[in-house]
Amino acid sequence: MRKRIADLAKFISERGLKNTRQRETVAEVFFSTSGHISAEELYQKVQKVDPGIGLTTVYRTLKLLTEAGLAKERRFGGEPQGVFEKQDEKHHDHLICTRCGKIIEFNEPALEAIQDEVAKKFGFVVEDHKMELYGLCKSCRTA
Amino acid sequence: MRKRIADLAKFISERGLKNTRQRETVAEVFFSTSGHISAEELYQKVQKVDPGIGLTTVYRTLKLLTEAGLAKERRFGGEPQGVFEKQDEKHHDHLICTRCGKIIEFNEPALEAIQDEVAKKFGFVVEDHKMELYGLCKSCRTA
DNA sequence: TTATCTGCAAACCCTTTGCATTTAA
DNA sequence: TTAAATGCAAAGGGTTTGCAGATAA
Repeated sequence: MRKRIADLAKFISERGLKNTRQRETVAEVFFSTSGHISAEELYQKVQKVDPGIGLTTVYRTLKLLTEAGLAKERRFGGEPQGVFEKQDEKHHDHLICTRCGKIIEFNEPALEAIQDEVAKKFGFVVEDHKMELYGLCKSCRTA
Repeated sequence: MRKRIADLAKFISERGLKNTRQRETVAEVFFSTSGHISAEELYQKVQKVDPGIGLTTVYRTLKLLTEAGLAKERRFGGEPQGVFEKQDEKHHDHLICTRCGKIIEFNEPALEAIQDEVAKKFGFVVEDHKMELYGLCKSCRTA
């Protein structure tokens, strides 16, 4: 978290941008959440810290964070609304409950091996991958 | 294709819906295409067969096909636009070129095995999965 | 006959943009 | 001082909905 704020500050100064109060607040709130968050949800949280900050600024800051490699946008299922997650060193994938919407992150090294194999077959060089498993989570199954 | 049209007809009559000329045209054009197609693209193709059909009807028919289990909506990357693909018996995943946008479908049985393993770990029962590999395709790498 | 479908236009949702003002550097 | 950032409102893109007329059953 401390490191991420520093990374952002670096990114900002390197580009001749400005380190504003709003930017910092949005970034701090974003980094302090775990999992996935939509722009609207982040906006709600940010409002509690500083009610003057606009939704537009939240969008713009998320875009900035994405460009800085500190956030990543995702879209699950057919949802029109994008969600953002912190971009961390270790790659992970997602288990998504189709009933309650719960999302669990997991990491499975065996997947990395398979992806390289498949890619080779088609002459691709893989930069990234995404795997999503859809199903019923424990509590939804027993409920 | 013939079978899909029949499946749709069955779905329609079972629900007391009507088998209209527009519905049939949209479905036929959709089933005759391969890979992924957006509502707008499908609309363009449908126009050539019957210029009177509206975009709205294309959307509604795609929704109907999805409900009937004959189509599936997807969103690649952070794209706001959804695309539809035929829902076929054999599952497949996607290789997506980040430069030219080309999408290759592939099938890798080893993935099915891994997903079950992961799901078990978290008490999930998997119904479906989605794997997307992002990278550079052959021609984009050499270009 | 009558409930469903259609096409149009308008509404909708999420996101981005234009602009006048404010602010960091 | 001045280029960048802000917040608002308005525009944008993709999709859905309300409605009056058309149509399958």
